[in-house]
Amino acid sequence: MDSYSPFVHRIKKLELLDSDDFAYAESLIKSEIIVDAGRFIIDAGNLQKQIFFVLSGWAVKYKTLENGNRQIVNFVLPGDIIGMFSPIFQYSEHTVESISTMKLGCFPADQLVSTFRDAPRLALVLAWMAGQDERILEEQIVRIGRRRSAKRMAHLLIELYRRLRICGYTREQAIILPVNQLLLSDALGLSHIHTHRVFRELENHQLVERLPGRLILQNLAMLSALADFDESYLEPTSLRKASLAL
Amino acid sequence: MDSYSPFVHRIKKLELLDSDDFAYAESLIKSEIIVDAGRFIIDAGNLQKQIFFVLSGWAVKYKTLENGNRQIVNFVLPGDIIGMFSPIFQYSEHTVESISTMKLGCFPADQLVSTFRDAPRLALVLAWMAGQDERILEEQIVRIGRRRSAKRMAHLLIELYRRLRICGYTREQAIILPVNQLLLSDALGLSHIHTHRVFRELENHQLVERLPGRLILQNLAMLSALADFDESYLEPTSLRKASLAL
DNA sequence: CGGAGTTTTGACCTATCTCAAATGTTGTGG
DNA sequence: CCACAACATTTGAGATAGGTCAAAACTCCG
Repeated sequence: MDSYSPFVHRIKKLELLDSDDFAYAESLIKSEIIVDAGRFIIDAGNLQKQIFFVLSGWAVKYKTLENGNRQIVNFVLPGDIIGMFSPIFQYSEHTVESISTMKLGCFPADQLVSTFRDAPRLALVLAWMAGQDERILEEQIVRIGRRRSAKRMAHLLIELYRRLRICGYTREQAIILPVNQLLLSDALGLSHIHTHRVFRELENHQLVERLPGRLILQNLAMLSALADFDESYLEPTSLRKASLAL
Repeated sequence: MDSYSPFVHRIKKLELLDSDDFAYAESLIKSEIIVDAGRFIIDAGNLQKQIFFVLSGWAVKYKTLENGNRQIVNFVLPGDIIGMFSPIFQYSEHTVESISTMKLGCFPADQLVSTFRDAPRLALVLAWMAGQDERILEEQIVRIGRRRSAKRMAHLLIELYRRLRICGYTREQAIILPVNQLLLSDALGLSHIHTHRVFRELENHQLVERLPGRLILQNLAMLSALADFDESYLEPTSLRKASLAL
């Protein structure tokens, strides 16, 4: 299945899986579905029966507050897995909602455990992906807790760019994202109005540009410098193999 | 070993492990160490050879910025595991530093994988703990991104109380924590001066109290109401068993 | 007693928020 | 192909939460 390329890109740098592993992985996928923008893929408080591999498209993972505000916890991009912990928890704490058309590979949540038993190398890769997710959450905490709005925004945009990059997207100095200012503000913990002003500032410095429905990073070098971006937390070769008896 | 009680408390509600499992778990611990306050347990950028079970004492997990500021990502309490992902990653992205004397149970990072193979129920519990960690990180993002200082602080304090509670601590309406204002401010993403003002405000309303080196929650009900605290993300019985073939 | 770390204070500054309204944009049905 | 609704962006003005600076006071140890 060619559409698995984001995963292939992401994983091949680990130099861990052979073609048998890939075959096994593909056999796990029982079906693929197409989802429109604006659909709930995981809904907070619900039992989740599927795990989804994101083959294409974007989503956001967020929590909604008592007062209706929301905070986006992370973006979900091609090559990510949605609901990896769902076999373990009775219900989800957050909501995952598509922000573009998506193609998802599904497999039943109750087979994750057997995968861990039967395909240890594959399990290891899944655990590594969960660990990367956790690193990204931690960086989001730092970003929101200790960076001022302009750096905060620049930092997030670069993270998204790098993550797409790793999965084989964004050839040129560009990210193409269906992200509007509301989404950005909910991810950054800012009001949408301030988000707009900050974004405008980046635009005025020719760092970013915006076309209808998409967002381009024009000057990645300057943006990275502005954001003090240190990519180590996204390192696609960070898997530790030496100590693993496989 | 009696000192494992925080883990026993935390896990027994899952009603998953039998005494064999517990015996196996204890056999994994090769040694215990005592660590003073102010020591690095995990240092960012280093290879990590051990996984630690926190038997007593407190630590903070944080990242340091270019400008020297830091952001605490999570508190580490008895019943938590430090470095669960270390067998998987070459080096750590964050630092874990003790903030009180701690007792830690150690086991070699390279045995985690074999544990997953040989003790599936145990592995499941570990995965559940990793999932809880992730939920807590997500809540920290929401707290910092979308709550104003007073609610933010109240929310964090209650989280800490609840987490201790689950592990068998804090009988009375009280938390006892070696947390000073600097630590709090680095966890909340506030300046230490503002943290002081906010804390004082809570004190004036008789919600919290402070004795040298420790911090007491006096009126948990009002504090919870103020913080809009919803404990579901800490639910100690959230494990999903039905679909697990074990 | 001295020094390091922590807490407290006050004054002032500014980043960010809120409110409210105008302006654009996009997709839909007639 | 227009008109309208729904949604997204933009603007300005005024309010405020929270930051910064600098210094004093307190606490804890050795």
